[in-house]
Amino acid sequence: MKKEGYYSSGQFAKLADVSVRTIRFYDRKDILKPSCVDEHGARFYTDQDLASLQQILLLKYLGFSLEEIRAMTIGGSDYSHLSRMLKVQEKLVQDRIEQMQTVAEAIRDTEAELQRGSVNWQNMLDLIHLTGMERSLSSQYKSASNLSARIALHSLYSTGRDGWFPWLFRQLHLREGMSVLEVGCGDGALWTYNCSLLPDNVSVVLSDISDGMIRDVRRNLSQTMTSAVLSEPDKGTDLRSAPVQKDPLHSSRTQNSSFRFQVFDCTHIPFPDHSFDLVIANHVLFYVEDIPQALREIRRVLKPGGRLICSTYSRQHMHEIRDLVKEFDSHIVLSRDSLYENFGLENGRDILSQVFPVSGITLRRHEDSLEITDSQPLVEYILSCHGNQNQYLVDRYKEFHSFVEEKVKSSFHVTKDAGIFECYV
Amino acid sequence: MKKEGYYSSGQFAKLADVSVRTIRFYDRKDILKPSCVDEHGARFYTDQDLASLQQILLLKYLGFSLEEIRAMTIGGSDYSHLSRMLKVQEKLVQDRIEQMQTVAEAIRDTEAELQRGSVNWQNMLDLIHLTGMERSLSSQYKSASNLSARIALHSLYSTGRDGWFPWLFRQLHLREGMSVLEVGCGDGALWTYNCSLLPDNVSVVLSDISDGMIRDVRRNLSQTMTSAVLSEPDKGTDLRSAPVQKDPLHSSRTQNSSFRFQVFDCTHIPFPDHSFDLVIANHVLFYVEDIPQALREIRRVLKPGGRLICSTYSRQHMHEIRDLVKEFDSHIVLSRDSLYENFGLENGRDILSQVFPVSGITLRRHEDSLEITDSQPLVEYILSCHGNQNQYLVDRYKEFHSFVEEKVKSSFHVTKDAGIFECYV
DNA sequence: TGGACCATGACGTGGCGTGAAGGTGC
DNA sequence: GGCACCTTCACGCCACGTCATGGTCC
Repeated sequence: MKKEGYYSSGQFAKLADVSVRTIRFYDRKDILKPSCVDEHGARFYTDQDLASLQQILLLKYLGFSLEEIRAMTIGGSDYSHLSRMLKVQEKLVQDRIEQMQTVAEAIRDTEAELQRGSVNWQNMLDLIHLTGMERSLSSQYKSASNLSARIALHSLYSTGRDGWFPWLFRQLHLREGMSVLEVGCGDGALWTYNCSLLPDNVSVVLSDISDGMIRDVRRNLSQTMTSAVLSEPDKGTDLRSAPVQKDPLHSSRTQNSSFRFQVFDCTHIPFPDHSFDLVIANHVLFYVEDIPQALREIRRVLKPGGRLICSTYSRQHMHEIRDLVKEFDSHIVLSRDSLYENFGLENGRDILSQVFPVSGITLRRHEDSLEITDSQPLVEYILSCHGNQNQYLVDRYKEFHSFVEEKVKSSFHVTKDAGIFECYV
Repeated sequence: MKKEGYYSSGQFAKLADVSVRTIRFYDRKDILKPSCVDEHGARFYTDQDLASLQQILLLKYLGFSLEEIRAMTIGGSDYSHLSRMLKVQEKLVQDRIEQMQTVAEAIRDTEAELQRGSVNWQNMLDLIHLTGMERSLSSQYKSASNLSARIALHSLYSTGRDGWFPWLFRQLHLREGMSVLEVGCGDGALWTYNCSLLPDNVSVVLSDISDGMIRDVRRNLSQTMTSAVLSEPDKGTDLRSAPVQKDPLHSSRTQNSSFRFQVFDCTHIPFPDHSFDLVIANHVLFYVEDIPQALREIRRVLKPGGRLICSTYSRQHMHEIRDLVKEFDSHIVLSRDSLYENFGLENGRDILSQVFPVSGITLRRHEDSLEITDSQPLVEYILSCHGNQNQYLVDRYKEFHSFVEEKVKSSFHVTKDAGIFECYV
């Protein structure tokens, strides 16, 4: 029983140069289901399945277990999804290459020391530990993949005239010669989106608590800026083994402005008092455990007359999506802790006024909403949330997909309610 | 029962950050035996064992099976051995990094094509196949590791005034403006040893049938020559998937002389007639299946008045080592096929005279011998041979080691009988 | 006498490989 | 009817993890 445009399991396996057994195994383990099965149980696969298989094989190549891969690769395979997945894959491979480069360097160091006389056993131990590390890679993939799913939803269906990052950038009112600190810079999207608008002579310090993020942002910024120069080529400072103590500091220049990258926790900012004209905290304060302490540190490093610009959202923000999944299965919560309760548009002014003079605090909202017309990006957005959705949806994926499809049929409206607080010292 | 200078299995495991179970497992599988076991069966390990464990873990990190690792890591752990192993490890990691870089590039290509419109499924397939490749890595490790064991023996115990490569280089009589081809360049040792002696304006083409070797030689030469510039940075030409057809051609410059690297079989030399003043075939002709065909090709590309310089050895060469292992176990043969029978100092003139005029053929011998005073390098040399020794020695390693030790006690003499034929067209 | 180590041995697990035995289509 | 191709069922292998049970030292 041949089918047009489909591959049989054997053909499919031969194409990808894996065994038929592997293909069947992936079916049984719900890692890669055939697009279609005939009445005798024969499996049939499409080109889309080939793309999924590519993803799976690459993740396997990078050392993930099939169980991890299964959790990672829930989701469709339309063009935009494919493109995003390829981007994430590239990042993963880059990470791995960098890791192996530190291994290579460590080997060279050990060998150099060996030439100079005796064996340095501590060195040898470091080498052993380097090869044993891979732990965090999985979570990094997840967050990268999730972030890109969230960005996709917003960029595809926003009704507002400009997106969050251009809007936010305008609110900064950057001027020549300013010195700026961003805490929780993430992947540095604020700067990659707006780098052409940067005034001269601005010096920016990008910081994040995660060393992986700092690595990413260095890569991203050096790619988007043609004239970028990485001035300190990473010699000897190992980001992994010394996350905070060594304060690994690297920089990158564009025309007259400069970027520096640094790993630290914003409750302990390693800069002297009165260092910055502007501190930015974009969607990050609600993650901080001791918010007042972070605010005090920020005020400390601000020059007199300097400003903090911090963004967050309200309870209304995207509540339609929360309601949607609750309707499908009331057990699901998309976010374990409601971040807007920690620091949201509703209570932000109160929290900020503990540290900043209340008269200097202004709230500005970003006018926007989503009109979603396709189910796939919405489904992926939902799967990318940090809640408990995956455990409930993993077995009912198809059912959930058609549920969402029904909801989205005649466009699905989603409220957006985010904004910034501007706080003068 | 505590021992000075030893680690217990638990301490040892904690040092290396692996489980005790793993340590015990490696003991049972003869992958890493403890240096010492007390009367209750408790295992004790030394710093040397730590070095061995490092090696094992790195190989594991690179994806080798424990069985492969066991075969690879027979051998001691004195300083020189350690140093050589680290060098080989670095090469392995570099290879892997380069492989991952081609994967990253393939991902970028696929994504770029995706942006331009449709999905290129062929591209996707190539990507899948890239991640599935790793096969040859194991054999490469072996050959690299073996080569360095052989070099070590010669460089440690040669009695001659200068080593093979300086001697060979002098025989070349290089002059300004010459154009030279080396077939079977291996890791390019001839040039890394002598690069300071290179006259101006010499153009050298280094070739080998193995793409891996060409990769190595490019690395080695670009490292030893400070002013080296790799002029074509590998863009798009994938050495792996297109070994010969595409003739991947790369070059590297030093002062006024230039090196080019090319993968081909010396029975089909992709150059026009009369291209070179000198062709070098150092210890390589005896591997060629159709030697007359190779010689005809070499003569074809030589200019009128040009020369071939080809080296080999005689039946006497290092025969004491062959005898040594035969005495230990008569089943062992260190070399499956006696290469000097294919093309040696004895029969070389006859073979060459089929293609080159016999009056233009001169034989010159290199005066040298070995006086070996330590057992370890000799044992490693023997283990590195291409014969069947490993299957016989793997279980009797300790016994063999003390056998060799006894032989070497008051120095062990080894005849060296190698040389070159110089052949004018 | 407890607790921190050490040992062996038996069984489990993930990611398949490798038959065995049988059905379907040309 | 032969052959290629598909299916499921069941066992095997590797590189350990995970008990269970017991011994030694302090």
